[in-house]
Amino acid sequence: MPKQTFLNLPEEKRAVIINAAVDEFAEYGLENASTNRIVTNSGISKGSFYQYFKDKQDLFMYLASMLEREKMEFFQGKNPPSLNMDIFEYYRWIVKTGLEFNTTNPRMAQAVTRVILVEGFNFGEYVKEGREKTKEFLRKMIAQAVENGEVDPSIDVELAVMIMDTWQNTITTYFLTEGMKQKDVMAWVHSPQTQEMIDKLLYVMEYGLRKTESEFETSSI
Amino acid sequence: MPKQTFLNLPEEKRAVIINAAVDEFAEYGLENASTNRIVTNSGISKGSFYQYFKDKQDLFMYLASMLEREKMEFFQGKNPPSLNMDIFEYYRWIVKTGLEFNTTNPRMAQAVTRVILVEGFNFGEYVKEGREKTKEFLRKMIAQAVENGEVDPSIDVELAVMIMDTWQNTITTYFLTEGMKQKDVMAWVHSPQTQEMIDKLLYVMEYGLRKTESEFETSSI
DNA sequence: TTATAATGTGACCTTCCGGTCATATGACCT
DNA sequence: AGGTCATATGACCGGAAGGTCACATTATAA
Repeated sequence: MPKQTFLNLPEEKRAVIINAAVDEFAEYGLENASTNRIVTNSGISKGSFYQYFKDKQDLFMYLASMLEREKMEFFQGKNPPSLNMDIFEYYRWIVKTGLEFNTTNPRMAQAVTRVILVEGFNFGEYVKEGREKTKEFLRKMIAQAVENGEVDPSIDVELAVMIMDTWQNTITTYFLTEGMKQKDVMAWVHSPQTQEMIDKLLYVMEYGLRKTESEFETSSI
Repeated sequence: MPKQTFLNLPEEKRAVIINAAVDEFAEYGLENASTNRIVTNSGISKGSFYQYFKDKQDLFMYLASMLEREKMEFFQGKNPPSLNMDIFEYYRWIVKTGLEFNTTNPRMAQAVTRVILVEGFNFGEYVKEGREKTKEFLRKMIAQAVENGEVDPSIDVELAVMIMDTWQNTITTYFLTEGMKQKDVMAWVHSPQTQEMIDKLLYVMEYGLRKTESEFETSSI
């Protein structure tokens, strides 16, 4: 986390630094990001940078925590959508709301997501914890769904977690790379075509998961 | 592609270089791979390296082409499994045979796959062509399946391609990372538990894709 | 005004990178 | 033997990286 010196800075100056960092991480990831370029592009000196942050990973962690906090606030502002949703409606709502959040600050979401999902294996406990938290959340959600009879009890919970996690990541990265090419990301994400595509993807997943394993054994076309 | 000087080398020496390169790429990817480390670990001098290859990308392309050739030979040696398979049986066979091939040289498969799937966006036409070829193959396979009545005609072909492609990549990377932790990769991949897991994953996909879109609209639990 | 503390600065350090090249080595031919 | 030519070598180059530090500047307090 950044040192006090950074937090004492006027907001405007902080924003300039953050923007430069976001651009750098979005373009080069964490490992290949250059502190030299960040200081040049934000108009501060090298020495100042190291008075604000321990190193570039420290800066990245700060970005990630900012995004996480904003995301939580965003989700809290959207709650609750409906009380009697089944697991798949709920999951679809999470995925879509997550996408919507990403459009509010796509560059930053792109930077953080890129590092976590693509370079993720290398960077310590923070990332692992976050991914494990997501999976734990899915696990509980699925267990609840089994209890409610929305999903066949014979389903392999870990498998369902893997599937949901994979699609969440696939959709997120797809929209972050594809969305950046659009003139108006927000409009593009909210367009009927885009929404329909997400629906279709998740429907395919949903129908696969609803099916019982016993049906797998006996069915044939 | 490597220069003649490399091809003139005794096989043993070539193997040492290839092994060092595979280790390097598997560990660091292409962008962060170090030619210095490669030459040190293979016991040749820097100058020799540049007499064998144009640069490290040249070396990587050689590895990739080796793997591609071996893979094609492997698949040809396994054909044909059955004549009257439907699309999903066929796809499952492809995925499983691909995994089996990867266990024959996991380190190399890991190195190449890592670069192509993870760093892939940056590296030129070769990678893009390969991925496009895979998708084109899936596209034709799905079109054929629609014609045969194995998949609902109202399905979105591009969507089905994306789904199949995603799962192929997910399964491949999962098994390359998870498999490397095992004592005996081959045994692990062939174990009933592992095979069952792949089956379940692909069954979920299969049942999602079989379902017609019209059924999506009307059904509810 | 002067003393003290906090912040800003960029030249400089080491390390590693990809890549070059003059030179050394040795196999093969006449 | 001498001569030729492919191959092998590692010191060396320019550049960029992350990181440090003595010093300059500015803000605060007395």
